[in-house]
Amino acid sequence: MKKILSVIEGELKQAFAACGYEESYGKAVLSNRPDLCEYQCNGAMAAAKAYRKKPIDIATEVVEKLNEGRLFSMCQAVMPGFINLKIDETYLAGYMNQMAADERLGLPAAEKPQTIIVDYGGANVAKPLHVGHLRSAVIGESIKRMGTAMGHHMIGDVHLGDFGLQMGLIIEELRDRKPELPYFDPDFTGEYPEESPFTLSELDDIYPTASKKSKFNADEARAQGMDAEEIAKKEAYSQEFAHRAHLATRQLQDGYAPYRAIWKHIMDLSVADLKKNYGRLNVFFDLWKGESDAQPYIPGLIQNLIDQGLAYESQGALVVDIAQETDSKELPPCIVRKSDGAALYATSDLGTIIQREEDFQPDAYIYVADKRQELHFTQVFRVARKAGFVRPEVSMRFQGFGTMNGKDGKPFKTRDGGVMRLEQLIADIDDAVYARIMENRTVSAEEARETAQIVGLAALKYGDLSNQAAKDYIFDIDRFISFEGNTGPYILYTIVRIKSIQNKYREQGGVCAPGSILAPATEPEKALMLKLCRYSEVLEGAFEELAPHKICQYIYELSNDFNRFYHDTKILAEEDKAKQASWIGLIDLTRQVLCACIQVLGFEAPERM
RNA sequence: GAGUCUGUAGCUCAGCUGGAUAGAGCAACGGCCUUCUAAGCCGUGGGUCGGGGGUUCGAAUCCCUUCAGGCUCGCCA
Repeated sequence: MKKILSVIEGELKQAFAACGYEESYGKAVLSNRPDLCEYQCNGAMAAAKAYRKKPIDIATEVVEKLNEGRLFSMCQAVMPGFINLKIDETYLAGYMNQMAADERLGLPAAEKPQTIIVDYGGANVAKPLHVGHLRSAVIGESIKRMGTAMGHHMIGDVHLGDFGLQMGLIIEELRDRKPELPYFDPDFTGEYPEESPFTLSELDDIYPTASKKSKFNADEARAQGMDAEEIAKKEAYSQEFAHRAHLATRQLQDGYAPYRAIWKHIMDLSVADLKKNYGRLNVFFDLWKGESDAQPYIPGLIQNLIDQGLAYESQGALVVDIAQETDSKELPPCIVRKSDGAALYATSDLGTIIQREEDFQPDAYIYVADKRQELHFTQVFRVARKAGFVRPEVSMRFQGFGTMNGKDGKPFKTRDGGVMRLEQLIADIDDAVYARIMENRTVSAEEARETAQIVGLAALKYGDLSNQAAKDYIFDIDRFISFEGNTGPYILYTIVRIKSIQNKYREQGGVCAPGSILAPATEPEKALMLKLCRYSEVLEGAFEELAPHKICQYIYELSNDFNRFYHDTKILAEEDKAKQASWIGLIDLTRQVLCACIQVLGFEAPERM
């Protein structure tokens, strides 16, 4: 099915061509003066200079070639040279029926489906998810779902931080706690136990303890009045502990069997827990790869870079130049091996790319990470291209996101200034929504709980996604739980209203028949239809720009249009059955479009609220 | 210092590949429930689009400059 914009442009281009003008001037856009028209074309003004004619004359000529009737109920040339268009009501109804009859609601499937890897999430093993992980998960998931909706083969990879210093810290803390374990006996030759020597809740405690140990703050302790001897002792221990942790990390990366065995236990527990938590956010990854998986590729890729003459020694490290003439500033080279011989972030990301090329040969990569990592990804992308790890035609995009700030405009923190766990944030929102439901509705506490989870997730995700990804935004819990205006709950409420009418209609014995939508009789009804028409165009644009907020904007407008129509039209009381069936068909299409959009955004609607 | 992003109503944000009168929501004020969920709808007030130049028939949008803030700038991830 063709986009409504393409249909309009088709007509316009023909008309421009028929008048002897370049057809590219026949570009249609949504009207910015809804009081005058629905769509408009500004091409006549653009063409005026090239053809040395008055814009209004061109517009008038073109309008004469456009025949009113089939597609347009009105086409006018207006000073200084606008072409104003209104869509024919019967045509519009036909378009609605086509959308309703199409499983994809008129969304054209990608002509050449691509395989696209979306790298998002970025969770660290053995560290709890916190609000900083929220945006990556929520935005990345939405981008992945947009691509799926467009007909692409999207592969989401959580890309775990599973091979960093936190592993060494945990190993050393475990040694302090349980030195008797066989992993710490260098003479042990038997098989290491199948089950983990620690539980998930122990693990939850082990990492923070170890992390604290490794960075003892002498100044702070002094300020708190700790005596000098104690401080010296703690500081020495902290340094020794940190040193051990680094060593253990290095040994783990080198494949030291006992630590690999501990690592495996940590992974098993932590990944299961992460899956559960991401699941609560309605975020699902196809791949659970991590830095450790890139490890085997690293020696080869470094050798490759050296052999190609791309990597060279600089200040003891191995680096690759990535500067280009077009750069407005000289970019620093990409370090692929530290002076101590260890690999680092960029190396592991390059290894991951090589692995992905082997496994999937993707047509495109999309990385969703904090915008502060932009330079890092620029470096990685350039090295990957320069070295030929990816084909030149493969697109590599970085979608950075901004910080989630509190009401004070500073990074979001708990009341006591700590990092808030994602679980806590979700629980807070659920509680607030629950309280609101119990306030003025008479549903069972159990149902209210379930509904609160669904609505809470929508509030949280919509609140995030309705902002431009790249910008910082203010997370104001009070605003989210007020449920008014441009919020997730408002969208859900609209869907619930539609479902409610449909249920009552069915109870009355009504049937929703295909092709029943008639030409709109009122202004709100037509406005609703016109908005529905834009579904494909919006989704396509949002995916192109990796901009979920455009979908939010659209469904907010669609909901407004529906609610206006709702107040204007008494559907169930309508005597004229054909009219009533038409409206039922129209609101069903509205529901389907809204649901398709929130599906892409990554949340769902309840039955009642 | 260099680079980069941001600055739009009291607050939170759209609009930025140039188009007609700069839009929402919140907050304020005033209406609308015996009729499909009032978590809704309708209306009123509220703006030097950070400032200054320029390009253009036309600029919140493009260019230059300036102010304010954020972020980044080879061995953290």
